[in-house]
Amino acid sequence: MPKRTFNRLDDDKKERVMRAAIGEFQAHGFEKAKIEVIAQNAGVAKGSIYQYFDDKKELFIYSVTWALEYFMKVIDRQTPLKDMDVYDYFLSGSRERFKLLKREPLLVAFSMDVVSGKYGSLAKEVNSELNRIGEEYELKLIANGRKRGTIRDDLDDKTLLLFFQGVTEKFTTEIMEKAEGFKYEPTEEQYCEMESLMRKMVSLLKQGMGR
Amino acid sequence: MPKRTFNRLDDDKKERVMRAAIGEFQAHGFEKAKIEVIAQNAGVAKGSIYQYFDDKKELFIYSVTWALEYFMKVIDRQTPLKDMDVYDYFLSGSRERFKLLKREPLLVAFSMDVVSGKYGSLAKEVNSELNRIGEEYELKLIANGRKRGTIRDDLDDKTLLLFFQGVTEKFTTEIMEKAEGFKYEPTEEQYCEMESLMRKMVSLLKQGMGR
DNA sequence: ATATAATATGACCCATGGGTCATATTATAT
DNA sequence: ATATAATATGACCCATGGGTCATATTATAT
Repeated sequence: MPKRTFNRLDDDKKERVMRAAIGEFQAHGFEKAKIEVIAQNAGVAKGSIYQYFDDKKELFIYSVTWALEYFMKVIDRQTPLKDMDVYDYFLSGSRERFKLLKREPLLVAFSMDVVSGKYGSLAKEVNSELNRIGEEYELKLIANGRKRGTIRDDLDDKTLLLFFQGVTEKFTTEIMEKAEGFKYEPTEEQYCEMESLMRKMVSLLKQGMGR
Repeated sequence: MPKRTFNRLDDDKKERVMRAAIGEFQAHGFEKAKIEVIAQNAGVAKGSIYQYFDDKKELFIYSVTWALEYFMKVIDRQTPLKDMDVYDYFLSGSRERFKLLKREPLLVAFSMDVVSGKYGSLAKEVNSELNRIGEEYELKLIANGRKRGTIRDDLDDKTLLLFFQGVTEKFTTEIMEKAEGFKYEPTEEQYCEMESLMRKMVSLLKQGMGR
């Protein structure tokens, strides 16, 4: 957690510092990220960073937390329909992520790196907590589908979850990679391509998991 | 590429150096890996490392190449049956990887990290080359299945490939994570669990991709 | 207006570890 | 046996960048 001094800063300055930090970590990774550069990009002196955080590691961990909280706020806004099925969850989740990607490419890219384990043990705690939450939710969706009879019942939930996660993660990575090429406003055509790929993936998921 | 001096070393010493390097990079990542530690573990002086390689980066890149070539040798030994289908490819590939994991946990772990992009841009070239080769082969398998009529023909190859890769990669990661717990000799039970999960994944793949 | 507390600043300190180099050791040639 | 070339060694150099601290500036209280 940051020091008291940081919390007393006005929101604008806090945000400048966090975005500078996230940008630097995202671009160069934890080790190569320079506090001096973060300070410059935030428009503060290097010494100030150490008035806000104990050390580089704390700044990094708070960067992860900050990005996460940002998403929490955004995602909370669109209440997920209860009793959605896994496929709609995948579709709406992907569309949301895509919209966010356009608005906040840096935060999305950073979060993806965190989730993908690029920062190794540094983000472990936040990371496994996130996975736990996601898994719990997805398992619930699977259980629902099973009850409703839309999901095959010859396979256990853990296996279905793994399958579902594998497909969705690969799809997300693919979209992210394509998005790098968009820089940063995707054309209508690119948007359609994404939609199309998404539907095809759902078809594969449905046929694979369904009965 | 290493310097002439390194190539003239006897095979044993070469291997000691490479394994020490791979162990250190695997354990701590590129930045935190210490040349001094690599030298110690290889049983040579730090200065010697610089008689063999220009710098740390070159040592790293050669470590990747070395691990890769090791696998090439092993994999070449079991000639892949021509005209295999994607499912058999997945099954035999997974079993091979599992056997290797027991014999060479370090090399497998290191290679997985390389492939998963943990070293970022450092291993980019080798990495994308590897992906290209894998993709090419898998696309061929998919095309075969399509001809043979075992694969649905309402979806394009690229989509099927993405689906296949997503599932197989997730499965591989899962097995690797479990294997960490094996340390290092899996019990018969654990082996069966892996076999079972593998078959279930194939079932999902088949039902998803089949017609 | 003045005192006091909080914050900002950037010159500076210093541990770290990549890389060098003079010298010792060993291998090879004649 | 002796000269020469190749290799090994580890003390040393030094750039880098995380973190500190004395001082300046600014905010808050009375």
